[in-house]
Amino acid sequence: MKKRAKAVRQTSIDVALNMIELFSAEKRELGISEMSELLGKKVSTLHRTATVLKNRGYIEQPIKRGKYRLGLKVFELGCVYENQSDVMKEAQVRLQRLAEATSETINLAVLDQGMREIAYILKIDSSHVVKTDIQIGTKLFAHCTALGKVLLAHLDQQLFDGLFPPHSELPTYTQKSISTANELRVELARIREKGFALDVEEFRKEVVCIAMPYRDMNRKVVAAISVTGPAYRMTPARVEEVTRIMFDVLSS
Amino acid sequence: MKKRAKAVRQTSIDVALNMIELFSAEKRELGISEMSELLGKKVSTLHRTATVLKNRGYIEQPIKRGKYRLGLKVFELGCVYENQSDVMKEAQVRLQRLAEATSETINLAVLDQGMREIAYILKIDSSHVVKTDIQIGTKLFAHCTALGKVLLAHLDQQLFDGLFPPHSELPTYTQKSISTANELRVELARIREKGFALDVEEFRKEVVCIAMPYRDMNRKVVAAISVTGPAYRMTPARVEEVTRIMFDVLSS
DNA sequence: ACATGTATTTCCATATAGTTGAATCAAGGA
DNA sequence: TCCTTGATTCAACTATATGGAAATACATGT
Repeated sequence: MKKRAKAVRQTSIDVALNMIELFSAEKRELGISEMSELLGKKVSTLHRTATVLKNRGYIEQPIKRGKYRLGLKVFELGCVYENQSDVMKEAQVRLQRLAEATSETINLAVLDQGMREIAYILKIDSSHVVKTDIQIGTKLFAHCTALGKVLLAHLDQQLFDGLFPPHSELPTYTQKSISTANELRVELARIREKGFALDVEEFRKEVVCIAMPYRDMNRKVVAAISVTGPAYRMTPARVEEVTRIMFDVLSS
Repeated sequence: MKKRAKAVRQTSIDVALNMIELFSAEKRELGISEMSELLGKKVSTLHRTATVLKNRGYIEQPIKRGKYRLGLKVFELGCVYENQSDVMKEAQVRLQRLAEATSETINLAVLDQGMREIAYILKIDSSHVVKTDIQIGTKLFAHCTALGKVLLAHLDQQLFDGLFPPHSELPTYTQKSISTANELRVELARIREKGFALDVEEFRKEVVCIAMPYRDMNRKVVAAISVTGPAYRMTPARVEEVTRIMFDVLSS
């Protein structure tokens, strides 16, 4: 095994970004020494880093000498991205129409950097009382969600092979989850043929999801769009109906 | 001239953040050499910085050797902030109620880092065809908006004095804009007394806005909430009515 | 009030990581 | 084809980030 040719060394920028990313949904507040443990850097180093980030509003320190939180700047930048994203702006209309036509939860997702996970970027809540709810910004493994499978199905084949070597195993969530790269390959072929992906309790029990590719003006698949609902409502007949609706809305 | 005592020197982190922040609403795409001019740094330096940011998903380079754009990661982090912000989560309900009761555009804003600007963080669009529209994430000078004036009115007095020295002049936008710190002081006193702020064409002609403080569980003012509409709809009588509605919704 | 423990903050010498200019490479236009 | 523009790579130089240690602040318990 060759030692990685370009041992990705930690730049000070990396440390700063790592620090920002520590503030996941779980950890809202972090102290310097806590970060020191998590990032494996000395306290004094991180203090300086934190000061820079604080001065620029990326993290906040509500009380002096207290713990740190994420800063408003991070949100502002997120908004800039949102306003600049063609996909998000244009897809919004379709989502809205699907929401009205199905009354279920509608989601839009894209492949994340590593290409093995998807990121939810838009959602419209179901009008039903019982509904599925995923927070925007969430990341999930692609292979066990309808959205993810659609996106993988339209990924460059070579890139896909690199990510999912023929005999690799995949993490599972329910009895029905796809567990090997080979199964996945078969499933993706089926999706390309049919034009949509189904997730019947593959990720969460009781949850059914139908997804289709969302294409930009060049017909390139840039995102995936889905209708999600509880299993008891999403009977086979209903699934077929929703699929028809989706074809209608997305091809217009 | 003495060399600045504590010249806030540009750390490499600062450079990276500056780069990210270049992608404002105007500039969606930027090349390395373009950034080089804007940031006053050498091309080769910025290329290295860009590579780090690209590897981490903060910026993207759609085509090899092409220009750069903001990356998805930025959006994801924005979502994390949104999910963590108590203010945003709790205020949402109130906004919704106000939207239903007034049918006008509702906004929530906070003071930004420098405390002289406000940042819009939540909005619900008016159901009317003619409506005012501000994009989330936008930043505006505090002194000429109802939201900003409310926030300044409840700012620590000492901090305020530092930001707006007695005889300083302020940028104006319309004939009715507040143009001096002294005028502002008088206006803020009035706002504290009455409990709400009014902006009648102070920022944009034809636009009227009413704002009130939004308090957390400790009664501390953490944001401001507003109802905005076109001047022709927002007659004095209507303003009074909306104000009453706002008092009702926000004190419950 | 004082002592104790824990966490943040400051300081400084040093090695490291970032900067720079020059050379190289790729793409688009004349 | 050549030429121009802009991205990318490289290696020497030096400014900068690092981590040890000490100082400071705060909370808790005695």
